[in-house]
Amino acid sequence: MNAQQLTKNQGLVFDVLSRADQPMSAYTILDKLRDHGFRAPLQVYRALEKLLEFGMVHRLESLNAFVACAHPNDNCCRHGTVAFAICNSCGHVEEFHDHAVDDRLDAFVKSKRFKAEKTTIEIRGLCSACAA
Amino acid sequence: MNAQQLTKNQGLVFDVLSRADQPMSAYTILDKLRDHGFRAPLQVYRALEKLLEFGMVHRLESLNAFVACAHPNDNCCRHGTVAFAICNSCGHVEEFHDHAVDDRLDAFVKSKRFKAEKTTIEIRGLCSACAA
DNA sequence: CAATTGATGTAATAACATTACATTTGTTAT
DNA sequence: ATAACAAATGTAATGTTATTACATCAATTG
Ligand SMILES: [Zn+2]
Ligand SMILES: [Zn+2]
Ligand SMILES: [Zn+2]
Ligand SMILES: [Zn+2]
Repeated sequence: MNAQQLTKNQGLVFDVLSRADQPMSAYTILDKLRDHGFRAPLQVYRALEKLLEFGMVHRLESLNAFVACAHPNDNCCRHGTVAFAICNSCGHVEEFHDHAVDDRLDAFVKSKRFKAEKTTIEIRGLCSACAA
Repeated sequence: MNAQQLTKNQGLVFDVLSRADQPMSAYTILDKLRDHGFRAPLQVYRALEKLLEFGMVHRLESLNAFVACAHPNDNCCRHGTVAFAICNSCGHVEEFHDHAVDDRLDAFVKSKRFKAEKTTIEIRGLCSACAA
């Protein structure tokens, strides 16, 4: 699932997200790609759908926005669950994962016989630069 | 912040959410309250804003929907951070909190000098009944 | 009572996402 | 090579979620 085998639209969307220093909404991405022939939201949403599937992009639920994965080659645990610290001021996103957190959440859902499919962890606040 | 001192609109919105067995979108709440004089989304959003502030209602970011708090009288740690297990099939929501998870996330953000304001934890999947 | 504050009513608009349908491109089987 | 199929794309329309702007009303306070 490397960049080689992305389609044209997928590649364009991924490039835009990769270069961005903050999360982008689908419509912001659309605007960035008008010059490359994008005309409709669906072109963005379809590309994003695939990129999410490939694990190359993450959706930030609390922002309705998207970021390129910060750990594309992390082979310790290919994206079991990922967490984000998101700065409300500058938009900077720190992506991380923590097995202890995963294990605790796992233990809880198992105790409830709940079958987890996807877990969202998003910490909103101020990054070190903005909090200073 | 008990139900006594809610305004009329806040009380109506809270009642609807309390009786619901699943999360509700703002527009679904609006429809439920048309008979009580609600006409516009803003009436719902304004009431929700206060109820969220009071800690009587939670917003589910991954659903753009709202639920009444399941632990209104939990005095162990008045809602430091709360987590949700959400069934994708029946919509049932299990609200819980776990200090170990909170501590781990806390440790991470402290190590980054990040100042956390609000943390979202949502586990989507299938409840025991629906997974069977 | 005047002044302030909080809540409400209403309309319009913005922001985010999906459905439907037609067309094109790429792959596989014969 | 070509027929059949699957995947990707183009376009328009529509659906869903949330906010801005402005006027009015009610409660509180000095
Ligand atoms: Zn990632
Ligand atoms: Zn920042
Ligand atoms: Zn709660
Ligand atoms: Zn269920």
